[in-house]
Amino acid sequence: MGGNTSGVEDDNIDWDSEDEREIENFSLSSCSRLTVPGGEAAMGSAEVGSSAGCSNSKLLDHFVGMGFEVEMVAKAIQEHGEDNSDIILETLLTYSVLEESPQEQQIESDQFSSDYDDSFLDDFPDIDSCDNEESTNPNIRTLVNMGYTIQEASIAIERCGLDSSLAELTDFICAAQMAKAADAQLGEYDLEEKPRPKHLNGDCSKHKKRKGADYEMWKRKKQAGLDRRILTEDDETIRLPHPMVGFGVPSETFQTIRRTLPDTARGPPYFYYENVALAPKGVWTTISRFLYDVEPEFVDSKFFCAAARKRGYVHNLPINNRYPLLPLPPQTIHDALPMTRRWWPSWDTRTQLNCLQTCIASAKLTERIRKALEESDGVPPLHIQKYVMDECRKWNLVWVGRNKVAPLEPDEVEMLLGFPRNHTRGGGISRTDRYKSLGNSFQVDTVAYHLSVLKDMYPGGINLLSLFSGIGGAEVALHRLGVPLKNVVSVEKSEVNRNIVRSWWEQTNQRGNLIDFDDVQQLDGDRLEKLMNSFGGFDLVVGGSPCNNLAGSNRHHRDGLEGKESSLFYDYFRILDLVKCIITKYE
DNA sequence: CTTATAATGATCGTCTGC
DNA sequence: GCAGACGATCATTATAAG
Repeated sequence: MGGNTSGVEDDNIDWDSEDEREIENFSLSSCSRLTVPGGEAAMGSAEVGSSAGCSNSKLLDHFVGMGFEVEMVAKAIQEHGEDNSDIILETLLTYSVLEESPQEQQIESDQFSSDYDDSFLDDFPDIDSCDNEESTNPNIRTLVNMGYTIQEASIAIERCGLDSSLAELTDFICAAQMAKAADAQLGEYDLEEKPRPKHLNGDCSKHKKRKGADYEMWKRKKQAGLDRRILTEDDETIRLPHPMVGFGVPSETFQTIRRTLPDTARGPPYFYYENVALAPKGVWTTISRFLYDVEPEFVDSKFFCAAARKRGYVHNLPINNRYPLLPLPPQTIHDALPMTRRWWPSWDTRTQLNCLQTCIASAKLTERIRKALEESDGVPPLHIQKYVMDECRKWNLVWVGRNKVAPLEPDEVEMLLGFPRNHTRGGGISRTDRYKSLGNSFQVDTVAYHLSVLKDMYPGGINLLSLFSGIGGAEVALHRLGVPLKNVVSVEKSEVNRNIVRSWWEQTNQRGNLIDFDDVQQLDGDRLEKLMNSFGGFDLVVGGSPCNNLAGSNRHHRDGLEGKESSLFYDYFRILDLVKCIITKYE
């Protein structure tokens, strides 16, 4: 199945190559792009075949895409040769500063060049110095090759001790980065007032300028040419697309979108992160910034099934030639729940359900609704209709009899979310917990659509690291796609959920190994390294971290990404980054 | 029968985007 | 101005365990 996208169609894709260039440029600013002394930045070899072409023109495009004049770029390339892009960039920056009027220069040095300054130039001299001063400690070079700055590496070694393991060092740096990002969230320029970890105090002005510099650049680049941009002009809030179809849904196969990932984001390993789309302001900005500046894909599962589910996905998977699971699930309430058709009143115009949540309406409520409806013969008065409809929408009630509405059964929720029937049934789980586990889960068809590109890439199967596995939405999706699961490391706090996944694993006669843990915070570098050594690393890292501090339904602790549970996102990042580091180390 | 644990029901604002 | 959101708390009631 899968889109009719042949190679031929691929050719007519891209009139706005702006897109690609912009994001591509952006990737340059990422620290992990630091080239190894040998030369080329590590490129994901498995990444979608991006436009092959003369490297020279590519380089030219690359810098032009950044916003430099063509002539200027050509001149710089001529002067320094195409091999040294760092020097070319430096030259271009010098040119552009020289060209500006003093006034503009002032402004620009804050908003523009300083970003480049910090993200590009500051780091590179340090790398050089690495050779001279620090080469006594092999870890420092490894860290730098992993993409950390020399400052981060040397501070980490200083703090953790010369004989500390690589895992300890990367953990330390991750923690420092988190602290930094937390500060960044508090405001761009209030650093002087906020205490910050001592090790980041080295050069305040530098950090000040540097904060979010990469992201700023991305935003600017996107503003310049991206029609589909998701950042607004005046703030850093990510805007949700309308309709919420992400980079495409099965019903919309006519358009092919291309994207180029930042170098640091490229797989392997592939990663796939999920959370609620309608999070408080700034949350997705932060998530995206941590996850290697990959633009989130916002998708409403109403394009995949009969219920809405607005979610953001940050992933580095190819986005062309996706295909949906077959058979396509029913798209309307009537098709999904045919028994309701008979009782559905004409004045209930819903064709799809709202988001399936973790709680259901009480029996008392449906009883009140029944009574309200029985007061009138035939079509109820408008105010009753409105009352009933409001409650039906709020609680996702469906018609199961004359004047009788009811919440969905757990079996029905399972079906709507794309799980096999009885997936969460039995094994000692209560009805309430089924709703809870299901409400917190992926919509399988949606996720499978995104993961479908892996099928051809890994005919022999994959090793999966599944964080916050829940009831195994990712595992089910991959299985239904026919992607063999070789080794699955699943981390899930809830025991009933782990039992559900284990039980599914056995019932589906999986031939691989399922290893489960209960706490992401205990999954450290050492454990990961041992696991990865035993079967050769992970191909995919999936996770949807807790949303309860982000979700609108939460009246009590909607504390944002720093909330008690939702801050576990940082563990997703930490672990993903460790996996990337360990893979790099053994390559 | 007593106690522990689980399920149920009612109530609780806010922010975002249109 | 309105609809909508992978929710939490607390009191009450039901069921299980001892």
